[in-house]
Amino acid sequence: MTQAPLASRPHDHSHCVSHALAEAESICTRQGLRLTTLRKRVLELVWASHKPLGAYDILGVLSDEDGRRAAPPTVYRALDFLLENGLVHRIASLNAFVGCSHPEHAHQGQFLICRSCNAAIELEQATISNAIISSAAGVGFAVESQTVEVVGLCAGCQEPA
Amino acid sequence: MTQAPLASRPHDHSHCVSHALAEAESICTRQGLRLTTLRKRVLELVWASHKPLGAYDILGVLSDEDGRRAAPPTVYRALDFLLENGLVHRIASLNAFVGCSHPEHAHQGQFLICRSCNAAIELEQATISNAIISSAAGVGFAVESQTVEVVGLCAGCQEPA
DNA sequence: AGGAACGGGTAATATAATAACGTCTCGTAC
DNA sequence: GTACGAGACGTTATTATATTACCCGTTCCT
Repeated sequence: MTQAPLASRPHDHSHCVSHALAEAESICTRQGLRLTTLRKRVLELVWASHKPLGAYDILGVLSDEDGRRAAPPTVYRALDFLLENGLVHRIASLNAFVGCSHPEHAHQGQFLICRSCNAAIELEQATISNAIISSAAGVGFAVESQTVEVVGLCAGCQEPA
Repeated sequence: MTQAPLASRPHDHSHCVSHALAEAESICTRQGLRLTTLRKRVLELVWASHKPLGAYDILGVLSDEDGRRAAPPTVYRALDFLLENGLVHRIASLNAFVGCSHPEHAHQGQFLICRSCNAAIELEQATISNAIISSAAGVGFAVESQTVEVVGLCAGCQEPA
């Protein structure tokens, strides 16, 4: 078996965060996009762990750290920007958001979500998407976007208690 | 190409409904489950088309036909029953529910959702779920449940306007 | 008949997302 | 340097989706 992904192993997570932020800066600069303070902060919060984070969780943190009460549109607009530019993914089955591991190229992730530690592991397996595309083609359906969200136990959480 | 599925072609839909209801009756009888009037009515509404239906849409219809105002728990309880017993599926990306085409055996569907006509076509392709299971196994992840929801254009809706 | 389990009504609340509108800021043309 | 226009963000309100808690009546089992 290949090694378990970072998200399901202990690791120096500050590297993930700083790497993600640096990548985001570089992508935005290259594309003439404005990674404002707010957007950067939201991205940072989403990356605070590998667990998908709800919009209202983000809202809560922002409200706490400003004295003033952040409102939903503030967060949703930042998330929309990050989604549009491939910096985060939305997990439909959880109504939550997670940092994109490979923002440098456009893609839709496939997600393995651990029901024990809640970490979301992002995959990008052609075998999966090809199986979907060809099954769909078999009934004359033209695929435009795929949502693949899998729940189970990650490598770390399967260990005997 | 094999023939496009029923859901994306014109057909006598009353057959779908009556077949689904008959199947449901038979399954519930066999398993000692109570397919009450309410549950049956909700199932019928979900099957009213091949388009996934929101809980509050169902609620609206129930409210109209009773004079009195149905409340959310009424609908959600019926839906929970139908979900638990495999008679409907929930489409997470739409917050909506659709009748299960193959309730006779336990399974999780894979769905092709047409963005033009909104029909949801249920697949049950081993190639897809095996691709998921083996990709997951490759990173040590043990799959328990899968959500596969694909958006695109069904055969009928691809025809030249 | 007694009582547990289940189905369902009702009110309130929680959670997620969007609409509509105003103001400020930044980059650019002039 | 100033005026303009687009984009970013604040603010209030509203809509959409889902759950909690509590109660009552029926069914079914003994």
